Amino acid sequence: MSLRFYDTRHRAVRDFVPVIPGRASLYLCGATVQAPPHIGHIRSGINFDILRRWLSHRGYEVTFCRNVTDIDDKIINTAAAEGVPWWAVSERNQRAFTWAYDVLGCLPPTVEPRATGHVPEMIVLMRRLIESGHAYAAEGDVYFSVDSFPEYGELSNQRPEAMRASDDSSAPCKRDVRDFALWKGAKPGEPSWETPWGEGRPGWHLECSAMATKYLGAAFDIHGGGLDLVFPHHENELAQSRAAGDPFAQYWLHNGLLTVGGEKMSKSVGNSLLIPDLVRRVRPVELRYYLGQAHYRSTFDFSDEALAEAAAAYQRIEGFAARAVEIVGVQEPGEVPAEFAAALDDDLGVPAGLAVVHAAVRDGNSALAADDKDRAARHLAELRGMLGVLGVDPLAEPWAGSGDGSEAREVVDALVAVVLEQRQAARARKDYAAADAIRDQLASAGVLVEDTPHGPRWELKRG
RNA sequence: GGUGGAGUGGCCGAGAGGCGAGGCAGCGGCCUGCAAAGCCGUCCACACGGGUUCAAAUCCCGUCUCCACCUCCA
Repeated sequence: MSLRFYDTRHRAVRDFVPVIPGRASLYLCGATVQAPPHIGHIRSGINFDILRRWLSHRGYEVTFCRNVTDIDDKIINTAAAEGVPWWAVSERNQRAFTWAYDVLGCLPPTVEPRATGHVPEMIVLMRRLIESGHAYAAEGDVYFSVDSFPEYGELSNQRPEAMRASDDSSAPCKRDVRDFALWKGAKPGEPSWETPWGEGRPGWHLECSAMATKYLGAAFDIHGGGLDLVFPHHENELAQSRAAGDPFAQYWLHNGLLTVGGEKMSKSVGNSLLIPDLVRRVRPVELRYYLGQAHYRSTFDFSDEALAEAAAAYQRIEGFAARAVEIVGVQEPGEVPAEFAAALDDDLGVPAGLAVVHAAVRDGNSALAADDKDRAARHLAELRGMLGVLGVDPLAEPWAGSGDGSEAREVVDALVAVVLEQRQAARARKDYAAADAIRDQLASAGVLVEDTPHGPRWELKRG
């Protein structure tokens, strides 16, 4: 079976046929850097990071463009409240996003364009739209004329006349209440850029059309983002680009939202869970495993209990990898099992893929128990292949060594080895009280001892 | 009002006409001096009411509940 995705515009799963054979271009609506990221943003980042990794794994040369919206009302308001320039607010929050993506192992995008760096491209697009009769300037603003584009609503399956009228009372110069701003004329004291239609700043939607086509071409493959962006943001992007004559995105992929107690996590609702708080409770790789384990299109409800369960599940995977390395040595990532590939090909079926991961762990553990080194090594290699696609391979960057970390481990290993020799001696003379006392003392120092057919092994206690 | 989505075992979460996803927790067993880890088994669920079918968690009709978007949002 071929690679296929659920496309929001067609409301169906469609085979993936790239615009340019062998290449895949991916545009993701990234952050509006008005505040630090919460785990909903990062879930989206992880979902599309897995998509990007899978496309690469499938042999596509991936160009991944993830934008940063660095100017909007909230950024301006925050800056005013703090008495700092608008760009200080967006820089600060962009750093927080970058840190969060990094700490959770999301590969950096090929390019990460910022809205305010692309005003010339936006001017060109607006001129094309005005000249073709799809947009008009009015009192310093520039609006897209929804009426001029019959397909408006095709992405979100809405009929414009059935939609609730927005109470955009601040724009009396609009010809139609549904028209949306491509460009907002500057109000006194606001940051602004020069255009043929006056000083102002970008409307939210325009930048994505301008940047996507600049970096990926007039026609590109995949446009992604959260489900809450379908309307109006993506609808408007699609309308303005296609009205201007660009084919634009061929596939629209939207991730489900992350909820807390059944409610959408949102900056405006104020129920945001922030990355720094969570990575104090679990390791980043465990948080990534948790956020990445559900299907990307599912609504996903956060809970501390589920997070702890996911961490336990990941530790089981990690435990096999660690024990296997001790017996058969590090194996390079190998071919992924066919069932895993079939699962990922089918609209990025990560949950089904994880079932294959766990099967490899289970059979790998059996192989270790049976001292079947070849089989164990094979399972370790295929496991690493799968975990690499998911971005949670404990033996690969950035996670390698994150568990017991650093050169101090060698020192501890030598010290523990001395103590374990004494314990083995006690066991040999059947002085189990002494042996258990040693084990208890090591445990209280944070060293957990396990006896295996190959002798005792140890690891650091977590948490 | 319009447009989508969801309700699955103790918990988390897939699937989408037959063949018990997977994980976590629990229980029983094996292994172990004991433990830990691991393995095996067990726990046979699909909101409710009808219908179609040899067969429905899956399709159809109806009902209830919840969520999202239509306003800034990943």
